[in-house]
Amino acid sequence: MTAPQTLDRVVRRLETRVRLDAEDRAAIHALPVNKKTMDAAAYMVREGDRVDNCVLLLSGFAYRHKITGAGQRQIIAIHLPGEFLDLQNCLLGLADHNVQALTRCEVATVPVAALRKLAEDRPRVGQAMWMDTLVDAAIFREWIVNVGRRDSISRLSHLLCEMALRLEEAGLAVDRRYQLPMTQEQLADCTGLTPVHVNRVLKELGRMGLISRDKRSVEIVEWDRLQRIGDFNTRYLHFENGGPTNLPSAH
Amino acid sequence: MTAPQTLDRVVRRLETRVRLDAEDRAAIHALPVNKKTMDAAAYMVREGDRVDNCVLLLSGFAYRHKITGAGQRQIIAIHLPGEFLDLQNCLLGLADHNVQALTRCEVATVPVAALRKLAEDRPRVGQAMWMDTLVDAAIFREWIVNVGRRDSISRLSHLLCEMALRLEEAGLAVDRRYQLPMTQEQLADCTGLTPVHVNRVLKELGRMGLISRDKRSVEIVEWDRLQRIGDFNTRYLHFENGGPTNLPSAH
DNA sequence: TCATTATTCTAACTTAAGTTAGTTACAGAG
DNA sequence: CTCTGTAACTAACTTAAGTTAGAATAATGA
Repeated sequence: MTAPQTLDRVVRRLETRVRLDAEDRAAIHALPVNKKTMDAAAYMVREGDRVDNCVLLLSGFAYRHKITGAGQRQIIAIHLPGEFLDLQNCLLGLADHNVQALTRCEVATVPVAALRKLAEDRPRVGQAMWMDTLVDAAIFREWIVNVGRRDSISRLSHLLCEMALRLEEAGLAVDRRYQLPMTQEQLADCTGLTPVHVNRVLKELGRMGLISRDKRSVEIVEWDRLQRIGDFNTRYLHFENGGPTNLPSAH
Repeated sequence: MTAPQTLDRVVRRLETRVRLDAEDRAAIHALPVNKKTMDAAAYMVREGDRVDNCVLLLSGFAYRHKITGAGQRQIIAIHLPGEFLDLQNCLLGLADHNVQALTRCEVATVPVAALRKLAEDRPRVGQAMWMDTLVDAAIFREWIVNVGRRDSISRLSHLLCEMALRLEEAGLAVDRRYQLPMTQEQLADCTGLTPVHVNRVLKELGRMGLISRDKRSVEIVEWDRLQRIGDFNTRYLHFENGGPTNLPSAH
């Protein structure tokens, strides 16, 4: 039930946003968590559900999405290990979108009531969680721009840049190489394109020598050019410390 | 300096999300506010700015937007009178997008430090502000879907439905009629379309008898059909009370 | 191991929306 | 009342991305 190392991750994550004291940390560690494993493609939350558990992603990837009336899927966010999944949904009652496992995942669930109480008893912790959701929102905003105003090459380049930096920040990538456990269809649903066109663009990015791929592994060969083509600027990711530093001109 | 009626609006808004007690209300009223008027098109915040004042919109409309490297603008949100403008930007330090007046506006600015302190001293108030930003985020998500996966007729219909409900909720529209102080170019920047195409679609919606327009005033003639075409569902707006009730089947 | 199912990749063709280049209609300034 | 600028509107043409359909290549599982 209680899993100290699990919640250490939460403490570390929140501490990057707000300075916490011993009591704050203790209160976090006192949270009742419930660990479990979920298969790839398992739903963690469905649109319309009443959400009374907040999910923390311990390992594996997850994604948020909505399905339109015409049956088209739009992916709204990709989540990496270590991230909170439901701070977005859980305070507002009914979920307005789906959250689904992208790969097999280990998760820890925390009752919403306990989180609300934590936010009330320990306002610093509440503020840190708030900021966490604000960074999510900043990424949503950038995605609106990506999908609304950039062409297909830029959109995909931008997404690949974002994933590179977030994964490096999470310690899951080095030297612009990473595993991206997504199909081309899922990439299409992130970027508002069709799978066929994603394939064309991905090949083109390879042909241009910007990236190199093998199965699900991605290497960004020419970071500077990809960043330029993707119109990518780190600001919206709000890295506290300036972000991953081993990247050339990740300004 | 102190403007009781101004902050009443904040209290009312926050109370729709979380129950506040007398002390909570008093703490809000004690906030140091600074009222001023801004001309249409004036910038409230610019991308890259350090934000140390949070803006509350008292009257008039405002919008958030980003400009791509290629100079294309994408509007990310429209804000109505009574809404907080900078809870998104102000806790994260540097603004990652622009906030601009759409019309002449009256605003009240509050120092971020005072808001942080309020959130810390009065956790319920903090939670209510947090929830306010979560509703913003829910709208961002829906906009990703709108721009990513719906065709031009749906996109504009969806936007017109959203504005109708939010304006009714704010008491600024009745019987599906409202003033929308936006040019077709701005509508294009909301929907990821070109002004030319927005014009075509707007005319088409008129021809189909779904809406009727005159200058900046919009009337939704056939709510049910427009809602269906726009693939519009209220859920993402998270109205606490079920939302404006005088609309037929606004489910 | 073979069969099945997902995923990647391609080509040929179509279309929704963009582009360019205007005209028309207002609204505010002087 | 005319000038000026912005916004609305239109037509003709172009293009980026979608569609359809199928082959090649992994994975997965019985």
